Amino acid sequence: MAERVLVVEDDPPVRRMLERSLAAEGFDVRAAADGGAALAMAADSAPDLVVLDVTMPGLSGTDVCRRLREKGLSAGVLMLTARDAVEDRVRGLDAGADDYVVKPFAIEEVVARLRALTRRGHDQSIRPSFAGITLDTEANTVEREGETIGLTAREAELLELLLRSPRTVLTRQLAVEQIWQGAAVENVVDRYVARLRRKLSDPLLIRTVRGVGFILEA
Amino acid sequence: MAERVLVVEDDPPVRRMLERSLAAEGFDVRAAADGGAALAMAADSAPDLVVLDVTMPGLSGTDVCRRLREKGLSAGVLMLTARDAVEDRVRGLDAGADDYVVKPFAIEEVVARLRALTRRGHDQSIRPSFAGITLDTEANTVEREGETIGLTAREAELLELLLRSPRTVLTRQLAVEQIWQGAAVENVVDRYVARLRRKLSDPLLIRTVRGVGFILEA
DNA sequence: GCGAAGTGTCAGAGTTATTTCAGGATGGCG
DNA sequence: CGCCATCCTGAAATAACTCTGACACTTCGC
Repeated sequence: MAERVLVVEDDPPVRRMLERSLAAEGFDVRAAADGGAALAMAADSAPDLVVLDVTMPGLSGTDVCRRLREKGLSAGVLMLTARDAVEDRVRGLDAGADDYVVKPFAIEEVVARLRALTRRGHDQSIRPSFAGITLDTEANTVEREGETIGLTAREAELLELLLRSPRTVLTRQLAVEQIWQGAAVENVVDRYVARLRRKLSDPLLIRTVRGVGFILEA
Repeated sequence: MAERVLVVEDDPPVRRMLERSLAAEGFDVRAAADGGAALAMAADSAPDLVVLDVTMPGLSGTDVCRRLREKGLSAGVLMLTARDAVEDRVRGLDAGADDYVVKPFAIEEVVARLRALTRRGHDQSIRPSFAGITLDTEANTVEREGETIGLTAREAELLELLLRSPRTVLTRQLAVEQIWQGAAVENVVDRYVARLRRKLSDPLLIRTVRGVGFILEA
C-alpha cells in the first residue's frame, strides 16, 4: 500500500519535479502550491507524509506545520529549508517537523528521508481497512465516510478479525477461539455481528453464511 | 567571550572529534565520558551549552539532562539521538533538552544548532497546543478562548503528555510511568483527567477509551 | 510554624459492556 | 407449502470499568 505524500511547494518547477519523482518512487502524491491549499488538502486526504517548503508567500511552511499539528496530524513532516537558514530549521522542528533537507537538494536525499520517516513509524498502530472502513485498534474506533464511530473492545476485536481476512468466511468456532479463548457460547458471535451491522449502519457489509459463519464483503 | 560547552559522549573517537571541532569553532570545550563525570563537571564549570549523547552505559543522556535541570542548570542542551529512536527524542525533550541532532551527524549541524541555541536563549519554552487550547509549560497555564486557566504541576504534566500526541490513546500505564515514574496507583490518572475536564470546562476534549486510557480530540 | 494548596489513595456509587437465554423470524429443502 | 435448522434480537443478569467525594499526607509560601 502506497504512502500518501502531500507536497507543499510554491515554485511550480520544483513542485512538479517532486511530484513526478516521488510518484516514480511509488508514493501516492498530492501537491499544493500554498499553505492554505495544503491545510485544505491535508484535512481531507490524511497524508502519511508531508514535504513542506519553508519559504512560501502567505503562510510559511513553519506556520503550516504548526497548524497541521494542532489539527492533530501525526504524519511525518519533512521541511525543505534554505542552506543558511538555521533559525528556520530550529523553528521548524519546534513547530513539529520531524526532519529537514537543505535546498538545493538531491531528490534521492528527499526520498531517503521520507522512507526513514515512514520507518520511524508515525502511525505506529496498523490500521486494517477494507471497503471504505478503517479500524483503529488502539482507540477502538472505525472510520467510515469521514465519520468516526466508537466501538467497544469486543466489537473492535471481532471487526479486526473480519478485516484480517476479508472475503473469507469467519466461522463462529474460530471467532470464539480467537476472541473468547473458547470460553463462550457461539451465539455471542451473532450478538456482536448484529451490533457491528447496526453501528456501521450497513447490514450488507457482514454477510451471514448459513451453517458456517460470517464473511466481510463490499 | 567564548561559550562554554560540555560534551558528554562515551565513545572516545566521537568525543574527541566533537572536542576538536567545537574548539576549532571557538567554543571553550570540556568533555566527560559518562553521566557521573558530566554531572560533576557541570557542577563546577557551569557550562552555557551541553552536548549530550542519549545512549550511554550507566546514566543515560536523558537522566543526565533531567538531573542537570533539577540542579537548576539553564544551559541549552543539545541531544544526540539514534535515527530511529523517536521515543528518545520525546523523552529527551521531556527531560528538558532544547534540541536534538540525529546520529550520524555532520559536525556542521551540531555547530549550527549550538549557535542557534545560544542565540535564541535556551529558556524559551515550547508551547504545545491542540484544538484551540495552548499549554504554557513554564507557567503551568492553559489558554482557551482567550481565557487563561491556572493548572497545578501534575495537571500540566498530564495535559502536556496528551498534547504531545493528540488523537492517540494515552494509556494509564504510560501516564503513570512518564509522570509518576511508575510510583502511583493507576487511578491517579483518572483523578487528574477529571480535574482537567473540570478546569477546561470541556468534558469532551479528553475522551476515555474504556479499558485502555484517554485520548485528546476535538 | 501555620494555613492554604496540592497530591495520592481508597471505597463505593454510577455507568457501560458482556454474555446468556429464549422466543420469534428467516431461509433452504423436499 | 410446511418443516426444521439456523439465525436474529430484546431483555435481563452479571461483570468490568470509570468516576468522584472524602480523607490523610505533603509541600509551599508567608
